[in-house]
Amino acid sequence: MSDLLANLNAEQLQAVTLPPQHALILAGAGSGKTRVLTTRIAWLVQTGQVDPQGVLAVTFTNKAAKEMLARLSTMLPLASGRSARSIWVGTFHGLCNRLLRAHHRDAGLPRLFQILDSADQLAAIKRLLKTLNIDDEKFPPRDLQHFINAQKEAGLRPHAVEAWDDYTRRRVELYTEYEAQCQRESVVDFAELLLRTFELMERNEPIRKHYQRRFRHILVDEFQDTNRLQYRWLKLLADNGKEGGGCLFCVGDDDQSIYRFRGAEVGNMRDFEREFKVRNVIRLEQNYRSYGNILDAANAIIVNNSARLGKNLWTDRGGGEPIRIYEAFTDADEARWVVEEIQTLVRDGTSRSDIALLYRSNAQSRVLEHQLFSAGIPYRVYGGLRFFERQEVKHALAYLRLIANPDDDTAFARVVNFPTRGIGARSVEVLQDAARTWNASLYSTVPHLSGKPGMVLAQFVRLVEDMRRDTRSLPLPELVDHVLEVSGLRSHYKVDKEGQDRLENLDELINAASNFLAESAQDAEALAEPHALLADFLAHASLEAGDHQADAGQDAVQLMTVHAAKGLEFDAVFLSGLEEGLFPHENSILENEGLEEERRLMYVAVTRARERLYLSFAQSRMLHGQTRYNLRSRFLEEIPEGLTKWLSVQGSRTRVGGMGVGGYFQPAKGAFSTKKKPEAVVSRDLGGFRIGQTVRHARFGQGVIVSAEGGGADARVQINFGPAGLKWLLLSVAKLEAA
DNA sequence: CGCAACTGGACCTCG
DNA sequence: TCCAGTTGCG
Repeated sequence: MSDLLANLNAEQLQAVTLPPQHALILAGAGSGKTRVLTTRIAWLVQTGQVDPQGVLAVTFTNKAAKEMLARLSTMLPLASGRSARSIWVGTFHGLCNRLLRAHHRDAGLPRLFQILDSADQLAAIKRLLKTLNIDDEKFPPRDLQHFINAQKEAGLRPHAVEAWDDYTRRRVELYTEYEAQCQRESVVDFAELLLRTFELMERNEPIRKHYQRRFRHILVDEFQDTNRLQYRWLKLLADNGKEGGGCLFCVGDDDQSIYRFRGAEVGNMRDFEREFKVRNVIRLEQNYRSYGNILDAANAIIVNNSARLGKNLWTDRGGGEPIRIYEAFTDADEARWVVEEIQTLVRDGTSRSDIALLYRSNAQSRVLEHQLFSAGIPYRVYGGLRFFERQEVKHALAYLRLIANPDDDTAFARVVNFPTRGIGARSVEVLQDAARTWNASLYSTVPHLSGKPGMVLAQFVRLVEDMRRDTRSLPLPELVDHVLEVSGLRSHYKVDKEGQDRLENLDELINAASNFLAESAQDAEALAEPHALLADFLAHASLEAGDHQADAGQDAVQLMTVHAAKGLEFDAVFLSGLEEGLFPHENSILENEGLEEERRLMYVAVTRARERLYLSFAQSRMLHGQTRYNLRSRFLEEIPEGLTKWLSVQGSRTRVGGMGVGGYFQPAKGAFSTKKKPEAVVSRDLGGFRIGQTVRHARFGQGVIVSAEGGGADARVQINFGPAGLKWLLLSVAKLEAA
């Protein structure tokens, strides 16, 4: 045990060994948060303060849960396998799934209920609007989806939503209809998993008491990312902090709260402190990850946010390398520079997997990928389409879902005519109308149909029935294999000329099933019901969506969004696209809340770097198929000058004034190709100004000329003033000066 | 009904 | 730029 506590610093030690009381650990980036969390659990168990079954650990990502479990197994030796495994570790969604499966009857669900991921949910909503004959222009499915999820995350069922206007009232009605549809189809969306579990515990006293008594210690990772409902869920489990209830040990960093857009409430940290009368608030501020310059930059950025709980990271590692900043002409130039720097790093001994390329949004990866590819540098992209989200995999899963639960209309509609089997839109429409009148699922309505639709649809139903019958006694991987064959998916993709990858993915699905079979405990219950394991597998597919698919194994440069990088660290980090409108994102600039979240995101990005940090931006960039001219990000201005080193031709210029794009620059050591003229520089007679030029306006401040029209006295230019917006100005009126 | 060609809006982040 | 949804033809 002395081993366990060795090498902890004073604050970490204090946090790990706190008495059984509620505690809030404010853990800065790189301060050993995960270590504290796992050591705390191991210490509690090893000192006999709690049985392994009495511990509940909640994380946000499957990755974090897995890592925690792995660490625990090594920390709890001997009976370890057993004791570490009897600790409940999982994500909110995963744990809720587990609870709902165990108590499905009390929760009003069939045992084999299915889980909708957000794409499925959207499809379900579109289908709902169609059957109700609702104009989806007036009620955009996406908006409705957000509305419904927001209500659920606030813990509100339709009757509890306050609607003051007709529009909202109508949306609430649709929320009601959506719920009815889900219930009819035995499907549950992500938010529903949480809400259902919460309501189950709130209403069912025996179940609530059982878990309240059981979980003596509830530990929460990334607490700043909890939403309202998740907080209430935790509160319920910990019996509202009453005497005799379990202890809540929450670890979080308000400065790293970057999920407001999906309902996270940083305010939960303050509420927790107040409502649970938390006396143990411990700050972990010593950073073991980054050099001083990087930390100073991070601190200087985040200090611009208001309403922080307050924290200042420090290190004893020394300043290290300056932060390098590069200004490129175009996004392609930017990418070329990144690749060159990577080549230098690799030559000097940094391994590729210790290098990360971060960006604000996935769309930015393409340019980078292109340059990496041409340079022959192995890379791995995280994000974008994940394995279980791929079209062909979803199709296969839809067949599997119909086997487990024929009432799943989303799955039914997805594959009823895929591969095509002569069931057209007309037949499906007839079926949907009939299902509506019978108030039954599509599948169960089929026998009631007559005529041609009845015939072809009955054939499809027979296909699914056969699949169910023939797979009843098959092990999971064989089951999947069988379905791929009989459904015709395999032969469909065999013919398809671009189907090779898709075929491989389908085979990969069989592998995934094998792995799942191997990992899942062989409990008798699962084997008793033939398709129970299948349902578990499908839940796994929805909840985990698979690691972001990438070539495994190879030593490759890592590409991902800043969001995806949270919790990770790298020797060298490149953060590209530091431009107003991109980062901070244009949709977030308008309100302060949004901007502060962007700043936290920036903070997260910067603190990923251990040794070297490279920041870059481009004067022009292709976005949505057109060239855009952006100002450099305000976050760059927030980094103290002494920490940075400006590269590129503009390196010698004064920092704030900028010098605009005046003609062509000689590329520095062949840093850019001159083959293509940067569009920004195409000259035009605009009274001395050029498109792409940075100018200053008395009222709106600094901006970039984006486009122009007219000429002579009528010449107008469109200028992006960043925070002040996009404006058309008459050259003869506006007093512009070159900035 | 199936397929190909076309058009318009969207991509910000995610479990 | 890309994708989804629509249109129009065989």
